[in-house]
Amino acid sequence: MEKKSQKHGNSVVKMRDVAALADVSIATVSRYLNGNLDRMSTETANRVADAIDKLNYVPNSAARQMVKKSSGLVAVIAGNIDDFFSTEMFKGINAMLESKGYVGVLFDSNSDLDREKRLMQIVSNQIFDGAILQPYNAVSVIQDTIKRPMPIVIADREIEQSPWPQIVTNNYEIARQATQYYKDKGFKRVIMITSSLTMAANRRDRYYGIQSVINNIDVLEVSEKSYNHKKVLQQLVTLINGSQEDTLIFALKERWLTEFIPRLFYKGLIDDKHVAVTGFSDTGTAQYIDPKTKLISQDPYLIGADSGEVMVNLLEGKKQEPEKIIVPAKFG
Amino acid sequence: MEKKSQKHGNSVVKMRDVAALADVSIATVSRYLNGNLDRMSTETANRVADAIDKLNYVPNSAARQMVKKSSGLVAVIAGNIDDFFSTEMFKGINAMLESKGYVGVLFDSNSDLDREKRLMQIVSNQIFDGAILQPYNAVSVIQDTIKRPMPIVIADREIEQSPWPQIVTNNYEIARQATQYYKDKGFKRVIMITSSLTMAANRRDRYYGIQSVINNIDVLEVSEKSYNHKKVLQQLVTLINGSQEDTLIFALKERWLTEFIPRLFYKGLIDDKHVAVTGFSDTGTAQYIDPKTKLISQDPYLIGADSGEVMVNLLEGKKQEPEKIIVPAKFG
DNA sequence: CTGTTAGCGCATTCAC
DNA sequence: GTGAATGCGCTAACAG
Repeated sequence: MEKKSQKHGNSVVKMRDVAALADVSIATVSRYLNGNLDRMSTETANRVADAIDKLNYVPNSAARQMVKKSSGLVAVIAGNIDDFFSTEMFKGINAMLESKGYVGVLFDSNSDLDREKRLMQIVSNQIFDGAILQPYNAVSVIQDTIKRPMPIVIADREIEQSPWPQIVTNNYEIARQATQYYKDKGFKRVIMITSSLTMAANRRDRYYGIQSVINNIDVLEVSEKSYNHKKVLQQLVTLINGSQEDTLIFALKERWLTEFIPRLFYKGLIDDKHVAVTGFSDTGTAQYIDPKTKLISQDPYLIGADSGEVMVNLLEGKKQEPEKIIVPAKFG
Repeated sequence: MEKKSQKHGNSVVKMRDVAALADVSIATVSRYLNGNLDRMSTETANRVADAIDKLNYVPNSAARQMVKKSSGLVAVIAGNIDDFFSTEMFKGINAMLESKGYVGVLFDSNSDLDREKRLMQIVSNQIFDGAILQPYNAVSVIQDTIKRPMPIVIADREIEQSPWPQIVTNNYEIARQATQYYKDKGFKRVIMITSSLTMAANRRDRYYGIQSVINNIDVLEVSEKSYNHKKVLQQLVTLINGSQEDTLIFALKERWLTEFIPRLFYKGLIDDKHVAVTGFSDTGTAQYIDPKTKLISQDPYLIGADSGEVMVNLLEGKKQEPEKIIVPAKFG
């Protein structure tokens, strides 16, 4: 009485078929599959193995997960997967997770509050064992959205009053440090290039870090999604020429370095004496524009690895304070 | 007899709790959850809704999936999530999937054959309804690895004798076309910069495309994972100066454009008359090095969207030939 | 060492 | 309109 019209995606052969062919009980097959070989004669183990092979049996994970209450899958909701930071962080997360038998899967919130919320909903409705977030939304929103109690780790984007562990960069400190370096060289003014996103914690901290050293800051906001390259370039030139002070161009994001600096450099506007450039650069690509440029590099991979480790601790029930781990960035 | 030490990740409240509170049977709750409201008085529907809300009930997706044999999740195994192409393609996939009620999750094979295989295994052992692959492995490997019958779509990386639908770029044609443009302008020689990966289909097709127009090709292989920037730059300079012919530098990947070209450009080595530059560029960032440069741009988003659409067709049982869809790239 | 059995939480006939 | 009962495929005692 086989249903012929089963939806694509089911293997028809199940444990009892394997058991039958191997002439054992399904319990034995289950044991075999779960690695309890010590409670089994090598001989039967082989028979089971053969049967599995012959029938091309693949376990139904939904059934298994229903009783084990675990899928081994950890959801990662990243801010923007076009961003090297996010993807590199994901690689770090996975390296850690996989060493412990878990697997990370990546979702892309696209830096969109609503979308992030939707994804959190989906994740909390699915069979993920935990979630690592690089969140835009606030604590209260996250709490309201993820109803099912599950381990959560916050990565990169610091949030206030987080009930969950956080792994972040020392944004304030490193921005301060870089700015100080240039101040010591005589720079007295900063043009800060940033995305037009609202004052996310990261951006804010960086801003304050700069400001703690040099107060004279012009902010150039560029819309992440759509902007006129030529126009922004022009604005930048105007800003640069708008003051006699030695000026430091400070990009809060690598993208602005690679997109705007080569032209300025080529035009001779950047000479490292009256106009210098620095910024956050994670890929190292910006370095190739001019090898002499000193940049701030974060360590997204390490941030990911740490997040992964914290998640594993949570999953394995080890004590894990809702602490804040700071992964320092480097300037130089 | 509640187990207190349940692993983190279970919501304790289940359908029968909701049913009890709403004073209905679990069947009714189930119907409510599945949208069968027509078979229910508005009054009871409200009671159920209230109960769900009050108890903060969230359905157990593993249980549901076990009986429905569907999770609504589609796995996407991308070649390298550091690559704009992969991530943009994923965005396209998701746009399509989500419009049909599915959700895509991203895995990163890291351009590693074994890792890709492991991921395919994991995916086929989990509850994904289908898989979209940007594969390195050959058909036979994929078939051996993904044992469970499930819808599969191949994106971007063409494979021979594919039993599955493929969505790819016109690599050969567009490379030919771009080369022709420069040949018409008098260029007689090509320096091709490429990753040192084995002759993947994409790379091969692009190479043949160039070759069909200009036969004099120097290939500069750069290891994707680790290479000495300075040294490669030097090699490039040497190659350029190694011939009197007007030379076209052709980068098969945007990365090589953004990493090496700015320096060459700054050094005055690229003048568009004796030495010109072109290549595959998906992000458009390379454009900013020199606005006059003509580049080849693929449409990863569209490739993704098409892949997503094909996948949905497969999932919904619509007839879908194992055809090859070609999404043309643009030069200019 | 191996088999029997009782759920896991939900969707779905089939009755009423 | 609603409920009772059955089974999805598998794991984990509990026996033997």
